[in-house]
Amino acid sequence: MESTRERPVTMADVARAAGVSRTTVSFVLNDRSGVNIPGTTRERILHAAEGLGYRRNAAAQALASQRSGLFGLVTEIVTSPFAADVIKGAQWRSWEDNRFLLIAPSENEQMMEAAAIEKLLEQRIEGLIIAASWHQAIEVPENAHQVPCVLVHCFDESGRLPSVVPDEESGGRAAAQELLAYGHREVAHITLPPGIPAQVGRLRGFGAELSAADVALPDQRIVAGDGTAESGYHGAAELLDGPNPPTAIFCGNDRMAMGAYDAIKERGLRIPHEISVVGFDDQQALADSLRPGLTTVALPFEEMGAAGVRKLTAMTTGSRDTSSHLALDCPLHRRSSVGFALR
Amino acid sequence: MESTRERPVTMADVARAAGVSRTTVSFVLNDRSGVNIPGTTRERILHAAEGLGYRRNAAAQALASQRSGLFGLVTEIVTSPFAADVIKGAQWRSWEDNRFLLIAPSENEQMMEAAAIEKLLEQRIEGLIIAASWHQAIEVPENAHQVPCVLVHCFDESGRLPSVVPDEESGGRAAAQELLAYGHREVAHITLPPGIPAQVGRLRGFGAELSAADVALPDQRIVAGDGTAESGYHGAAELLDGPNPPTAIFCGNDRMAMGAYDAIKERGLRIPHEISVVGFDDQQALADSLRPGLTTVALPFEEMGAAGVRKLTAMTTGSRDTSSHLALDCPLHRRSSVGFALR
DNA sequence: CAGCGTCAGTAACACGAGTTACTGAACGAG
DNA sequence: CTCGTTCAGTAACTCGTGTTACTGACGCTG
Repeated sequence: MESTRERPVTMADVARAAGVSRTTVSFVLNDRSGVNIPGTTRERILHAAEGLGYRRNAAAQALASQRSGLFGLVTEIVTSPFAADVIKGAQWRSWEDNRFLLIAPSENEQMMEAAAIEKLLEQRIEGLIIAASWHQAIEVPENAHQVPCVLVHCFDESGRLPSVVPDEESGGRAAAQELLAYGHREVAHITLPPGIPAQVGRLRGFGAELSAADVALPDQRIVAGDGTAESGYHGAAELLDGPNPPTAIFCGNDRMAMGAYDAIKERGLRIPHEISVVGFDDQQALADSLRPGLTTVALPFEEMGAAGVRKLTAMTTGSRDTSSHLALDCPLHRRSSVGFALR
Repeated sequence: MESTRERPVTMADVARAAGVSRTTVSFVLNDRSGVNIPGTTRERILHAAEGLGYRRNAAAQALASQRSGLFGLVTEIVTSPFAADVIKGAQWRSWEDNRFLLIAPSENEQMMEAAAIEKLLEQRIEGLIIAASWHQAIEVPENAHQVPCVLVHCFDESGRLPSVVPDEESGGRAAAQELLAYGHREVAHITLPPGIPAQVGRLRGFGAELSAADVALPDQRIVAGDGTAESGYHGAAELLDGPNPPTAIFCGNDRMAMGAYDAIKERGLRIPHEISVVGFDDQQALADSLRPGLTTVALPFEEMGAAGVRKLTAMTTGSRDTSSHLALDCPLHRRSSVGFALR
């Protein structure tokens, strides 16, 4: 039914209606300090704009001012269950900062990622966030450097780019504190693949807190896992069948905790009455559905997304921020897999 | 360290490097049919562009072509657990269509929503998706009409705007089919608030499928709930304590199913051995963590998001699409709360 | 060889705003 | 009365690309 899609109202229209020049309209609408426009004229212009239903054209503004008001976020949207939370946090923060967030998927092919960034650069984003699905060192695509860039849930080896990561150590400590609070002194750990930040940090924090309480964590109590449920199963089996089974197991992630549950139940032990389990990641779908519910340490995805944007904003507004590497706390989420130690 | 942020490469630069006019560059890069440029020139230009690292300026392009390549999505990002999936679907689809999706939060204050749309309009979005957190008729803000608009998980009373909603009836049917397949003939239903589309559709589908199998659903077997776990508890209690308890209960949503679980367990009945339960919504956190896992009907959020974008694309490219109201199937997600009927 | 058509490409304007450098009027001081 | 200063506002350029209307050269035909 719409025959003539009417031309949108421009500043020129407003100027005409208010009987001033377009420049003046621009000054008034941008509230430019240093230019004095008397209240009456100002009112007249604002009124005219209101009346005509004037709406700024962001594209024109971006072109003229050389600032798009856009941030970019590259992440694995589809495959990663975590991405949604990062997006949520970043999206919200951007909106609050009066900017839009452009999201581009990088289903983890290096080329694809560069292409995604390329498209974002075409949009003249003022800042870029690269978010990974697991805490790791990443190879930052060349073109990412053409704009202020923050890494979320990852970092670059060189340490040149600012990053926001989870404080894995704090998570490890939280796990230890919980177990200690329940009187456990015979504790064990099933690891992630060696060397990755998640493993190194989690274990360091866990170990440190135990040491502080004079609880030993001998090598026999640390068994190697690889992050899969299968490896969690075998790791737990090894611990339980050994000469000196622990009263609590801290698993490097929730999936391994799930495997551990199976090994534990197979042996007729009850969680948390006879043995306690703590996981890591707080994957809703897992932690909630396990029986009993898995007490686990959460990765602060939403906060990381928001912090990434905050950092970008700081960088683009030129405020010198010293803390270029940010590590956010990993809080414990209590469910029902930790009980009092029997021994 | 970056002293002089070098001016980005423009078409003019490419033109100069290739020894042609800017117009020609534009023609080549846009691959304009109807203009003939010999291969050699074309090569020369492309090579120059590549060499200089030319990158289109989206803002300038949008301004000149009057097309932004942007779609807008208004939804409750923060509060609604469903929004993430809609975003995921819409985001992915947009990317595939070579567009960007701008997301704006509407934490459900009518004014806020209009303001959000206003910001999107400033960006000259070519289409708008409004997504609701529950299936309902909504009051579409005035300004939404200034651009092609699709409603997702909601609709407007007048029916003027195209919409994508879940086919609640199909979900109701799926629930009934599952129960019938397990031999149930004494079934009951706990309702959502009367009149809302979710209730009307789900019950209609459920009832229709039962009728087709000559199974009655008398009024005493339909008890009123309001969507809360509390009401599910009371509803189930009423059914179980009645003169003629059912062998299966179809709950209007997962939260009520959760309440029903409690009432059932209180009475010493076992799910699914003595009584079966089917929910609706497939809220991961609930359905998974209930014991036993809740068999429930899923709302296809991701698909709705994608379908919304597809419809927008169709509308903006001017292809007349007849089906202006789309209803997507609600598939059953089997877990462990349905068993064979004893009677 | 005049006339016409195609080829290859260009000049010039548009898009809607931001921004700088300027102008005409009014006012006050000397 | 003149000069300088503020006030209020404008002309004109810029941003980078899309698009239309045009041009000059060349080849072919009758």
